Amino acid sequence: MQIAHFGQNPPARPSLVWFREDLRLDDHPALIAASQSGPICAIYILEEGTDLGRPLGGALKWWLHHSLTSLKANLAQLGIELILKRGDPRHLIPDLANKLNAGSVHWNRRYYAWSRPVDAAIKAELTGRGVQVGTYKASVLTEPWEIKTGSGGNFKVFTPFFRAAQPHCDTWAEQVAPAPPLTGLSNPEIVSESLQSWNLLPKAPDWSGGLDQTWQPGEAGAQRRLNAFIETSLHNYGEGRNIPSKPATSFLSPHLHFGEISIRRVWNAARAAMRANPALQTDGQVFLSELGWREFSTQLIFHYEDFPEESWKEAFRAFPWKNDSSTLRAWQRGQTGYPIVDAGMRQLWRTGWMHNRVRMIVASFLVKHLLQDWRAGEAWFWDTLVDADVANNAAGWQWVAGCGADAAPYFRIFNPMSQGEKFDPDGHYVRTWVPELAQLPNKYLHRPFEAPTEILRGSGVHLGRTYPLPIVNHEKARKQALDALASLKQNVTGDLV
DNA sequence: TTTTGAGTTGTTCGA
DNA sequence: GTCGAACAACTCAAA
Repeated sequence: MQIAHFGQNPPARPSLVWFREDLRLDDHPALIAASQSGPICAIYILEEGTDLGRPLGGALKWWLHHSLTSLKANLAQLGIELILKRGDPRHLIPDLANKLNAGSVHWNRRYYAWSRPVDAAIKAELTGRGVQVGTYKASVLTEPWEIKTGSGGNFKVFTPFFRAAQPHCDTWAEQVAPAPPLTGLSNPEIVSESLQSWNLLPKAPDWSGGLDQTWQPGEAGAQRRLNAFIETSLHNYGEGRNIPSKPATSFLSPHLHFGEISIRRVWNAARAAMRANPALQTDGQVFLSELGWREFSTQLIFHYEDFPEESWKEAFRAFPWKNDSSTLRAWQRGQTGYPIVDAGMRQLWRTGWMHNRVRMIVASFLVKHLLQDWRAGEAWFWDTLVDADVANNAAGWQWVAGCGADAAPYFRIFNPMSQGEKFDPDGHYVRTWVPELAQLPNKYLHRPFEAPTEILRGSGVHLGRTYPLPIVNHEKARKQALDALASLKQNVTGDLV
């Protein structure tokens, strides 16, 4: 159709596709739009600048390296080189469009407070030069401005949000589209930097062994995870997802963060399974609502620009958090003396990921038992998680801390012993990640400090030497947190009166 | 406009 | 051992 339209005219000007958090070919709206008017040039920019978002954490860098390797290979198979550049997209994108004589530039939208003005500036610059700009919804099912309450506001409670959003998700997900046929172009003026030169992989020391064993970054790995999840885990997701020793969650979070798989594909896969097998209805709905939380979190950072940096409930902004680097470090390294907490923190350190149930437990422990600022925990997760995502990370931490939207009430303080006994009753999870306790009987596995001396000795455990004594006493810490949070409330009331 | 019901994931205490 | 209530009111969303 394009050929007929252009007739004898010179060939169409090329289009530039700017890859960002959408490192895939499938269901990629920017790529589809670009492919419709001639050859394409694909670029990824490692954005570096004080006003260009947070520097990537170590685990994200590792993932990005492998994900770009995968995307580069997939594009190369189609005869297209992925151009890598480092720097400020406000200069790089117009410059590249200029060199290419591009007729249009396309990208999929992001929703960060820092990225929106950057994108707007680039768009203005390009359109001012007569270059068309196309931006698209690709990383979410609902735009943050799309789901409104009856009175036109944005939702602050998840359940009504998701009730309103779900029909939109269904409709939008039907628009899923495969990769289009593509034509590349070569331009000797445009030279890619080498991925190696970005030094994204850890060197001294190389801590990435556990990550290599756990993950396959890239589009194929994402697809594989999705298929495996739908086939083997969806049918028991509602319960299975709470058992950290079971691989019963989707493991899609890092793939979704980098956009290696389209959220529409994920949504549709669950929907299709639910249609094919009505017995999956309940479990499937639980999974869909987890995807809904992702939409909700994106919506929050869009409407509250300082959400990643400040407690959403203002009463918490004056909270006297403890700033204790030694307990923070014990938490980070999995040396708190509470096995379920330590297991989670060590799984995170080794694999770049932690089971969601355990994320709640360790977060509650840092914020409520240790009374440390949720932002200290958020920062650690940012540096260590392969799925670190500004919106999801901040929303999760604020939810646990009690200062976020629709947050846990302040009196909900996870008991690390009973949580361990409830969700890791056989101790598989703790024994995997805290091997020095492996010989303890189940009865004491989650509370080794209560074990009789002869049991400890028989299990080869010497508290304080082979495994730490608890860094805080649960009952005392709990009371302290309740008092602190209650006083916070009183202060606020006082301010208002 | 006012009213009403609801609100991801918990713990502890006492009957 | 099991169960319901208390925890603290408050904000949100919708009728």
